[in-house]
Amino acid sequence: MPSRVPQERSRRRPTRSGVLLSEDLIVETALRLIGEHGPEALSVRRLGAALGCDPSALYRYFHDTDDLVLAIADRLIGDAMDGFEPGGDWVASLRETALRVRAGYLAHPRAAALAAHRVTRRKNEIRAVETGIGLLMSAGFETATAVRLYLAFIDTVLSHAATDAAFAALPRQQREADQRAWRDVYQDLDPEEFPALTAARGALPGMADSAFEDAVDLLLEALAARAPASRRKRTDTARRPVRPADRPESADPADG
Amino acid sequence: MPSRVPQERSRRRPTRSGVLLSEDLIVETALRLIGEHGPEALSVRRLGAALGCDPSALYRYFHDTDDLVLAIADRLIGDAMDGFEPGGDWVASLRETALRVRAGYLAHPRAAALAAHRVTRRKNEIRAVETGIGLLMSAGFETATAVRLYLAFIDTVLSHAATDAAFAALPRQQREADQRAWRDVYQDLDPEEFPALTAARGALPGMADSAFEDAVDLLLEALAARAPASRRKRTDTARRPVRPADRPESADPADG
DNA sequence: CTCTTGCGTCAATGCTGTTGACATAAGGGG
DNA sequence: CCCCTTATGTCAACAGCATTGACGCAAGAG
Repeated sequence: MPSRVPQERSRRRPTRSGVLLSEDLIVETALRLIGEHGPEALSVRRLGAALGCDPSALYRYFHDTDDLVLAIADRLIGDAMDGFEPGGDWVASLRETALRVRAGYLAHPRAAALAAHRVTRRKNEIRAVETGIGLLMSAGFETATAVRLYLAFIDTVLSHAATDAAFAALPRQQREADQRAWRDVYQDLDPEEFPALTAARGALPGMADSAFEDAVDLLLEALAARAPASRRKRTDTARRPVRPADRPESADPADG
Repeated sequence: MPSRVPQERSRRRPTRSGVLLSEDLIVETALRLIGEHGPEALSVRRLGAALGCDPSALYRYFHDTDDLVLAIADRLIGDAMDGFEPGGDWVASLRETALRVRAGYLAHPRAAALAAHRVTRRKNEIRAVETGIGLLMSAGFETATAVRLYLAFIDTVLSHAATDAAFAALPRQQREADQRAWRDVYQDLDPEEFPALTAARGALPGMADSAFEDAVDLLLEALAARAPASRRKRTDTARRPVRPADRPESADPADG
């Protein structure tokens, strides 16, 4: 079977039930399906039924289900970062990125659980990586360092967001049981064996909260401390955080 | 069908091929299967074949496959932290905790990926929390702060480890495609639209690596900077908590 | 020795992703 | 305007998945 996934479609044909398929429509329907009935509700057959087409029609739009999952993941990124413009303060911009990603994941917790750990290699992700690395380069980090630190940053953000989303996707009963555990199970321990827990008894219910913001703030503190350039707000460059030509220091051999 | 999973078995019968089934044997065989033939090799049918019994016999021991996965994960936790003793250097101890957790997860990625976002309130976890909070309190943090910061630390460790495990648990094809993406797709971009990515072109394949150690180190740096007690180096421990900003790769020889 | 019943086995159900063959209509070329 | 190419929706089939009800053997109690 030759290339079932063409890029442009001129000869669009309505399905038996009258629907005009499109990549966007499929992704949106998949998101709705997952949101309503959980990630395990996403199957080619069910998606076909929800769209009103034969399941195999989807293979005209996506190479396989993984391809579809990546499209969903990229859509989440796009929605989360929609309208974001990096400002002059790179720390503040990274912080907003983190908060946006988390909010976007929490808006579709069950889809996020499916998509969180993938590299989508699609346009929305590429744009986000461009912005993030650009921010770190504007902070004065040398390119290779900027790449490594961006990876540490975005992986922390993504994996924390995934954790929060996975928790939010739990059925209410189980979620509340998890929270209660910190009150109940951990409150009645032998002080001899568990001195620290006993001393911290009153603060333990806080373990049920999300550590997302604390973790991000700690990470940004460390990044700011390592940054060559001052973290001071820049007055001039509002839109483009960095251009290859006028980066503060370093001659870059990679630039032809 | 009444309770297919009794706790004690007195009437054990050998399988057609002569094997005496047990919960432990099943868990061990499952781990061996995953280790030898990759994460996707774990299915009820294959496990039955590897054990020399009918697949359905497993349902006498585990309620369903998820139950089996949890049993596997429970063993992982115990194995990972087995023999750990916190030392005098709280930063080094937290660092070792992080590395142990990650190693334990990576040893059996599929089980880890499935169980990572769940909190087992079992003995091993309780001991780990006790140790961790105790370490932060020994650093001079006030108890409530110690609890919050420990949460930020352990959540970062767990969610990063989950990310790494999820990646390792991907089918080989998808895993390699994800890695290739940083080489291929990200190499051929419009320099006008993506200046930072273009400048960082040569360093992008590094995005396929794990950010685990970088993230943990950044977090520990921030914790050390916030610690009330002096973070001056202790004479007895060799491991330095803070690493230089631009180390090439983690080639850390064994401790002692 | 007999009887109960735990437990391994068999067969069947209804999912899943995927694909090769087929039918049909869209839309460009003459 | 009509024909022809071919993109695209449909159908049927395959292999593999988890799960379960019925069945029967044999282990161990009495």
